[in-house]
Amino acid sequence: MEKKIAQAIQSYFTSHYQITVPEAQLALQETKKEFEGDLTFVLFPFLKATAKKPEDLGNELGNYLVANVPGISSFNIVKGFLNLVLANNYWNELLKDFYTNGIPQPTQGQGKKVMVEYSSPNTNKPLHLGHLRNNFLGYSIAEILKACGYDVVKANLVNDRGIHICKSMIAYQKEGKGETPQSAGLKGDHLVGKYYVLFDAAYRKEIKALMEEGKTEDEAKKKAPIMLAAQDMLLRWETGDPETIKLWKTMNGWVYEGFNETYTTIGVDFDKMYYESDTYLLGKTTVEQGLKAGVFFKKEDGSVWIDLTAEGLDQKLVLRGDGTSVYITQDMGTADLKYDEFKMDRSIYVVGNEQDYHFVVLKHILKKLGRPYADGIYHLSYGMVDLPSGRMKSREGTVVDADDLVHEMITTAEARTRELGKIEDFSSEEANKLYRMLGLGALKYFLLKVDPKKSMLFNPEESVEFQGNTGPFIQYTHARIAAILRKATQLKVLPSAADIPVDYAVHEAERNVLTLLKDFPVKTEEAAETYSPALVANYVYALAKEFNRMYNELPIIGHNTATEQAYRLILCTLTKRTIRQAMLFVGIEVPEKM
RNA sequence: GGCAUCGUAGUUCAAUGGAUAGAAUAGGAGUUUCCUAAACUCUAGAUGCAGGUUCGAUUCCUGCCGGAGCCA
Repeated sequence: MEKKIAQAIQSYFTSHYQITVPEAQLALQETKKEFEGDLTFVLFPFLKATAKKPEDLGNELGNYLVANVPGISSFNIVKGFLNLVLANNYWNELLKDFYTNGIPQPTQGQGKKVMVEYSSPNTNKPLHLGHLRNNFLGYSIAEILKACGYDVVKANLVNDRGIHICKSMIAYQKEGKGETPQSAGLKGDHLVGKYYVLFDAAYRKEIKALMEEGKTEDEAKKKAPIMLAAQDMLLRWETGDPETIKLWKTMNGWVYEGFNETYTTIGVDFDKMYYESDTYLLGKTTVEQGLKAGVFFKKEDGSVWIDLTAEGLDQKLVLRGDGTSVYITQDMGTADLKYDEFKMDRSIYVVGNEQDYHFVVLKHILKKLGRPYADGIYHLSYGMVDLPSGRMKSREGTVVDADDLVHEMITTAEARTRELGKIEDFSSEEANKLYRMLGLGALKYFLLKVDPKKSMLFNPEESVEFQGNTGPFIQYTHARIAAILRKATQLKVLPSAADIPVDYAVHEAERNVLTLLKDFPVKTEEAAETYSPALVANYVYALAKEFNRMYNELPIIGHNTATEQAYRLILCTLTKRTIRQAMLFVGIEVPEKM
């Protein structure tokens, strides 16, 4: 419809004023609620070229559109805004079409492959709130892209080696006494995290002691015996020392068990796992290629650099003088590895905004190296989750643990549900499933409704809401609709499209819901293009809100005509379906009853 | 110091350069013999400061102030 109108406006300007208006300038917007109409065209930009007053131009154009575009019944002009009113038959045909054929889905991704890399944890400590934002974002964007027709590969690059892992290992060797997750009664990732903390405590104690002996802080940090032991262990790991490798495998095994449990609980998964222990040596041959091609240059000390000053950046190290890798060396290698296997058109890295600079550099390098996939790289850079006191700091014990938080959310959901006492007929299994659904729904919605690019605040003192603009509000609306449809089934009054006459006088509340349903594919497409699940989250909230308004204002079953009843039941079905779909895009399940 | 980023009701979040800046929550007042009150209705409350571009700026540009970040 919007397209038809835009085309009509375009041809009007061409034929009456000999002006060619680019399509981009012909965007119609939805009419604000306080004005009469459905679609609005802004006249201001065209006043100069036509030498008309807004009133006159609006009248001419309005009359032309009413006469030439079927489906527009009338118009009005407020200041420079031309508001178009769509006819009942337009709305009714739309409803019937949606009901028989479904609401269309975007298709821009058909035939294209995209990789979404997300999660990418370190195996030295458990996941925290920031990781949850990452995981939910990655999973959600993958779902949204799938819905647009993309072939999506979800990847996870696990940082399973390096000095941080050795720290946990050293502390375990010193103080572990053969402890296991079973003997300690701890999830594996938490057990390993415990030793990481122990390392840090011992390390700081040693630094303090050395400083009291008169060493500077820098010296003390370098000379602390426990740190030297960790560095030594890293070397032994690299040479493949059997004992070290054995311990490493054991402890990483514990961590993976713990992570998998968390992943299962929060409902995320991966198609392809990468491990840094396999990939950390990659990229060195790329450096050689780059040197030959003149993309990189070598300094006297043998270190290899790229000069990006022409791009407004600076010089960046890509290989150390002793021939060891830096992060970006590995990333170059891994990028090749991924592309060789999947040949994807686009590659999305879900990584925090602290690495913005890193990814700008990586993309520049890959472009200069002439990699065919370089343009398809996109860094989905998201903001940190901050606490009222500022950034989460493990050292200060202010890290919000992912498992703890998820558990707390589920417990809260249970308490709230029991208070309301609406599910007495549920088995305990069904009830537990619902608590998980609601607790995770609240948490995921809380994290995803915010624009990913922005940093956001989490206050541990206040629990995540279950009322208002929240996941459970939307889940509730779904359950409410399900209840209505159950009743309709019982009464055998389920409608068919044939029950709706094309001239049915659409009620305003009905039209508002239908307008939002019509927006679903548009919003999905926009969310995919801007990599923002927040658009879907805010959309589905608006839909639920609008449905509840209608529910409150208009009776659905009974107390109305058969046509009204059929019309509203169809709206119920469509709304329920759309809520479910949209919520799945943000990784949230919805209940039939709550 | 350089680079990039953010600043909107008490608080947490919205707003392709468009109309009277939307929600939620906290505050105040209401709605249940009828489809789920985790809902609905009403009320009060905000664009850091100073310029500029524009018919029109929360949005674009410049400077300042303030917060968190990356690079040395």
